[in-house]
Amino acid sequence: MSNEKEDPYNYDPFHYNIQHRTGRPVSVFPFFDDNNLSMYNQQTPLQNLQEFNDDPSYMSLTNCLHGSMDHYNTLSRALDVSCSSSEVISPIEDGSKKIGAGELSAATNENLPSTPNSSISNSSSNDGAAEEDSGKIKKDKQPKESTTEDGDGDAKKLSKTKKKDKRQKEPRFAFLTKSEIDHLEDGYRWRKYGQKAVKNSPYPRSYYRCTSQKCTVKKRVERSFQDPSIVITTYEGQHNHHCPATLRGNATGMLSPSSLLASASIGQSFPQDLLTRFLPPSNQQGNQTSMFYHSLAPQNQQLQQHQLYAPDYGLLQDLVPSFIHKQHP
DNA sequence: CGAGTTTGACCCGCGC
DNA sequence: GCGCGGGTCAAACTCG
Repeated sequence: MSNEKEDPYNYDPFHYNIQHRTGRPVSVFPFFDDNNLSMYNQQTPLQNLQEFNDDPSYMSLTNCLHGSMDHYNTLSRALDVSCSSSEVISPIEDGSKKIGAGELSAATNENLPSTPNSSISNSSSNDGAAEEDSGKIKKDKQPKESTTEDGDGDAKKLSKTKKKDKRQKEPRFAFLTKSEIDHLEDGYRWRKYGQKAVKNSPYPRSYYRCTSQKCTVKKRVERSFQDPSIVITTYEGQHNHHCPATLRGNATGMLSPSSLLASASIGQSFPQDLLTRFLPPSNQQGNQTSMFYHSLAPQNQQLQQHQLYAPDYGLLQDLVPSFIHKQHP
């Protein structure tokens, strides 16, 4: 890979890629090199950054954070969702749209909500969302068991509709990770519940659920067909529990010496620092830090480089670059 | 034996 | 209305 020679954590990622497909601009965050950057330009013409900035439908992260506590909390929850993971993150309101391998630009565009506030307010209750979703899962099963009953048909449709509505309100955050392995350690335990072939991609998409009881967080993992070295991980929902890896110092225990070294070399990792800077004190609860260390130090050492992008909103586009500059001058 | 994975079937939304 | 694609289910299977 062209950038393997570079120190991934000192890599200068300050590229912007503003794309259009549905008429709305999108920012794609630091990609790996110009080749890869152009990769994402192939599907749609590159649009002017100014156009992005001029678009009133967009809210920069800076504005997001400073504009209102709702937005601030959204990001906080967003970060909490991944419990670590990595790089950037941004809420996706439309649960029916997805980050498709090779369809990143499309997904980022389509996921742009017209009213960011709606997703924020709707996901304001972590526990509430979890409870709703646990109920949703039950409903998911019920229809199948009672498909022969006509009377349940409407209820089934209703519940499905409800489920869909709720799913759409789940915040979703996508990560781009340059890695040879698909399923990266992030401190949580996941159970794979499905795998689907992705249209226009030779790489399948895997579906995972958090194995913790009553936790309905899901994630999708797929590989970009345009750059197979990139793994796209999309988190959906919010963990209603602590990271298993952080309990009783397990995070450290799970790390091999080499990975600890990696952590050390990372120093103040971007996401971790991002957390400490962005999250209000109430959200900086222990697990965040260790989880980041964990996620950034995969035991297999195959992880080569984390990258991040905001799949919608254009969030972080203002703040992240300057932030990274500070971390990696 | 329990936890996790695989995989075909099913359901639903959406576009044509 | 129909077909396609995404998302989920669940039985069968694997693994430790």
